Amino acid sequence: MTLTYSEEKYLKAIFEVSEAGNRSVATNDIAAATKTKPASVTDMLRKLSDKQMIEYRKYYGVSLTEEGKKAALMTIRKQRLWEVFLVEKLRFSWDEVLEVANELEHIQSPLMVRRLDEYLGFPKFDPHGDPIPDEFGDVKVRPRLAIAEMDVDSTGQVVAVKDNSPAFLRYLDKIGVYIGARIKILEKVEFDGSVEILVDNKKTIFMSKDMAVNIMIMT
Amino acid sequence: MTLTYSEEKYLKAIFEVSEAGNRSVATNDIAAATKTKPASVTDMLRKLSDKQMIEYRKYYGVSLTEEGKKAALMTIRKQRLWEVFLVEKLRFSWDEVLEVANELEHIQSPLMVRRLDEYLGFPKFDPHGDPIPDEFGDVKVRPRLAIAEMDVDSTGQVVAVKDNSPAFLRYLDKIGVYIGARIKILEKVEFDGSVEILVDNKKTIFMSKDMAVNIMIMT
DNA sequence: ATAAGGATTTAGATTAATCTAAAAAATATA
DNA sequence: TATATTTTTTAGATTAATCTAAATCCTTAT
Repeated sequence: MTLTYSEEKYLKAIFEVSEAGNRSVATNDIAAATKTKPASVTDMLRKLSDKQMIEYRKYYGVSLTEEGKKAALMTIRKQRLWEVFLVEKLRFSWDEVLEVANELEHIQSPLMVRRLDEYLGFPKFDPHGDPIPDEFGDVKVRPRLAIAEMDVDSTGQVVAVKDNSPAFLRYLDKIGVYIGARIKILEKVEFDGSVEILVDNKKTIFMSKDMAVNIMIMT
Repeated sequence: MTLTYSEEKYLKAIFEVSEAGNRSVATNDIAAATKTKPASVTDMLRKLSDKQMIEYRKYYGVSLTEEGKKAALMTIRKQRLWEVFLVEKLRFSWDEVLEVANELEHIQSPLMVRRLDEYLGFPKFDPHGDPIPDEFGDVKVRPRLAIAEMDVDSTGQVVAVKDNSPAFLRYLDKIGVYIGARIKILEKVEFDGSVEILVDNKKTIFMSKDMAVNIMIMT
């Protein structure tokens, strides 16, 4: 089954929205994720349904079929491999990769993807800590917790961020938080959910709840 | 001026056709180069003319403006840099790169192109021996001659091939001709233009005129 | 239980890139 | 040079992806 550039974008968006919340995904959420209008989404849903990529009941949202999920995972695999390439080989910073990777992910060449994976040393995680599906669509899961969910005095290592917006990533750079940093929770403020943490045993930083829910830790 | 994927393809095609022959390029030749129909070409010519990328007089063919030529050279630059990447880093053979490079060349990111160039060590020629324009569109020219144009007993080094079709490239691989090979003309057959050559001072091969006009030598 | 409000779909257009078939222009040939 | 052939353009459609505005369906709060 061959998919257009747009169909790939929608399948990936549906997968990502369904990862975040429930299995059944709303039209409005897909529209937000793809930066299109709900009416455009409905059109595309019919097409994807015809191609057996999604389970679609009018007015009741969609879920991916096995085939649709596989396709979404392959697009995500390509996106994340290219992100690793851009950061490790072309010295992009982690806030610069998303836009370009979102174009590169649609290049069609199974041989290129396999060779790229091999060339990069079969990485398991992208620069934001998200897992890279293997060629069968299998992903390595790491049990992880947002900083906001951790107890005082508990420790761990930053393994991922939930928000990949350049603004957020640049701020993390600035305060010295990166994938792999070791952190310890020093204090949690009940009132507003903000936290104080120790980074790499040397730097104390204070962050709002908004930040603390977007930084993922493996303990 | 921002160009669509298709506009880039047409500009590149016009450039390549004009390189091969005259400055004024025919609608039919563009159609052949882009694998579209002449009617589609005419439509696109109007668009490119509106964008000041070409000089277009109905029924009299087209030529690129300075801006159009610059755009074509930038696309060619990207194509050839990606070809180097695919061959040198991902171990593609020279007959496998064209298709993928023709997709990659449309990725928009000046930063990526600059970094890719740097990462590859600022290569001046692609795997087929064709020059890679620099960021200003300047190309390094090498004086070169087709094997068919060389005299008996003259020697030189293979620097490029004119035909990039997989069939041709695979055949060259098979008979041991590659970019950089040293050759000597042993004999030229008047009747049909075929030649006998010595490759790397050790292997004698015979080739038809069709081959001999497509292999370029620097003496 | 129903009316209001929000979400979703449908209807009807638009834009870009392509096509086929027919018309028009340029070129080649007898 | 007049006609035949080839090339190019125009006219009119088609397909994919999108949009706005209007209609329809679902949910929720009174």
